[in-house]
Amino acid sequence: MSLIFSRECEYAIQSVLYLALKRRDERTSIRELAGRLSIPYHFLGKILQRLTRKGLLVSHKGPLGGFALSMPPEEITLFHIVEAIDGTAFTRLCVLGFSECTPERPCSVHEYWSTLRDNIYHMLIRKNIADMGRDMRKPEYQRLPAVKAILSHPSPTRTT
Amino acid sequence: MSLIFSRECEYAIQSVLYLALKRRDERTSIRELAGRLSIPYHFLGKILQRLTRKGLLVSHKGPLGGFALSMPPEEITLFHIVEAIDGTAFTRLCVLGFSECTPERPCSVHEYWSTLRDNIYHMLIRKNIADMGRDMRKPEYQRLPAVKAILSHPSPTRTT
DNA sequence: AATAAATCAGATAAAAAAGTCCTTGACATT
DNA sequence: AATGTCAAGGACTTTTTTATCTGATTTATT
Repeated sequence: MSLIFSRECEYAIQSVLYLALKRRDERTSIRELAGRLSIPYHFLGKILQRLTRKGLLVSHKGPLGGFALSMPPEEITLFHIVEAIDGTAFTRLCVLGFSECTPERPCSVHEYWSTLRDNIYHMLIRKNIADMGRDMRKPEYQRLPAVKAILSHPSPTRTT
Repeated sequence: MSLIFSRECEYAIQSVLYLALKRRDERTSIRELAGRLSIPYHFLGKILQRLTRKGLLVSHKGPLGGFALSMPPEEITLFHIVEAIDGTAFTRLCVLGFSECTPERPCSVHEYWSTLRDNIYHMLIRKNIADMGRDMRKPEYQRLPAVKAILSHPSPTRTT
């Protein structure tokens, strides 16, 4: 079916968002993230690893280890995450798959979509993780299971 | 990487567009379409089959057989094609994959995207194939290989 | 030093998407 | 009636994405 982000990327965004709602110095384990956000444990491990290698997260081994944001959440945009996981091909590729379609020589169909594509792009670079986290604290969202999971972060649940 | 449409759907749109630039009563073979649009022959066969079953195309067997639009291109929208191939899940699913996210209980991130989603949806139902075909006839697009392929439709080339 | 909790790394498996092959039946043309 | 060209349809293969498993390494705690 498709739809803008890969599953991997969705998981990445959800995870970074989760980390953004914690104190910067607090470390969060894969176990906790996977449990809270219902993401497969080992799959998530790889994703966090990638985000770490890309410099978005820092990781610490050993007991009391885990992951944390490598920078203030205000500085992390959705685009950073998407870029790290899915890449930026979507800013270039023709939505209809005409391989010959380039920005210099767009096909007509491409044009219909360029505005939308720009909207998407700007939304990605405009929205930082801190803003998004703030919005998720609004009372009308707190009853949402996944958000509650992010907002309350007590003892981790087991997965695998 | 993802990005809105499946490959299958892209091929479907390209094909319908191609058919829309021909006379209604003209039949086009899989061979011609596959050759012109560089789509794998057998894969395209299946796609055209699906479009036929969904009522967007009519098919005719035997020599002189082939496919044609089942209705005037003015009546076919991008949405019809997307609906037939990829389905309409994208109008409902949360972009970030929060499974608990529904129109009644959107997550905050979902909200950022609802406008875009609407834009996409409206563009899909607004744009009919006849319009798109007309645009592709504009001189500035005619030098584009794929468009040339669609605009000139002489003797078919062989594939597989 | 031993233990346990965590990430790291690589191999494998399962599922989904994309693509291929092959046989059948329709049907114009000869 | 025979032939060749076409779509229909099902089974299969390949590739990509998603997910799992297993073992190693790091490190805080006892």
